Amino acid sequence: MAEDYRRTGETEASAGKAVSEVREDIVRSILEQQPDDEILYDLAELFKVFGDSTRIKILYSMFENELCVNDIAKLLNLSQSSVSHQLRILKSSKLVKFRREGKSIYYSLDDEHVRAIISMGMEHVEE
Amino acid sequence: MAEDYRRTGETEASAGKAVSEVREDIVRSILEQQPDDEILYDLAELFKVFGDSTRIKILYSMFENELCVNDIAKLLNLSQSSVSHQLRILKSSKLVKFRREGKSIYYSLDDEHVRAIISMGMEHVEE
DNA sequence: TCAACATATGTTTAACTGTTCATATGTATA
DNA sequence: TATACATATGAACAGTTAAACATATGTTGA
Repeated sequence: MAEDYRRTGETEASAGKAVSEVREDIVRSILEQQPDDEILYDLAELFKVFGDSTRIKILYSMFENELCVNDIAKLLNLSQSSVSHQLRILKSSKLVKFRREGKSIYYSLDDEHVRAIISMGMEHVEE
Repeated sequence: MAEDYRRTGETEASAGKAVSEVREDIVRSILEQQPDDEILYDLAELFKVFGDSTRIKILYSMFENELCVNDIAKLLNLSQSSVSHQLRILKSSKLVKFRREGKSIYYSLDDEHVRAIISMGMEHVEE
């Protein structure tokens, strides 16, 4: 699009170029601005964690409360094993934190990003 | 935990109850607040779409520009077919919109939620 | 130290998903 | 209207993943 190279101040330089060349320029400049593949890979991995209904339910149940494994299992009618496996994934993605109290381990959302991401997604879904 | 039922305003009612009963109350009140399963399912489905590195790359490449299928394929070194398949998924999730111009079809992000969700995720990843 | 409870982990299996290849549809122009 | 270009779609295959089951680890209190 015209806008793009105008923004880069290359109006004159682009003026004499063929349309295909101009598009190549755009493509090249996007490529330069694009974050490293590794970061985009990590980003996808992050969303993948949110992309399972069991994990979303678990995350949502902790939206305003900390809960122990058993609570979650009862709440969502899941096996203890299943919950534990999912919590492991949530832990390693830094989406939840936990603390021990006696025999129980209480899990909660790790930071505000988690809440923010879920909220944003919710807005999109509820449209 | 005390904090939790205090927050729900049940301090007095809970005062005489056994710890296990109190937890059951908490679990029950969370269940009531939890959005319907269907909505949480849709939410997970939404994040699932973000949860693939190819799709994230495609979305990111459109962060500030509209692009046609061929541009994206060249830019990301992907087959035309692969890009087209992914765009179909992005379309049906309402993450991208498109317009036709001659033989080409230009795709762009559908709304600000998409940018917001990606940005939030990015912040989390970059920590 | 031994039950009993709470949580974690390893393994297997069934279901899902992204890519590729082949082909179809749609659009413009000579 | 025939040809080339741009995009979409269908089917098959390979890799991934969540759940279930069995079992292990960790913690408390008698």
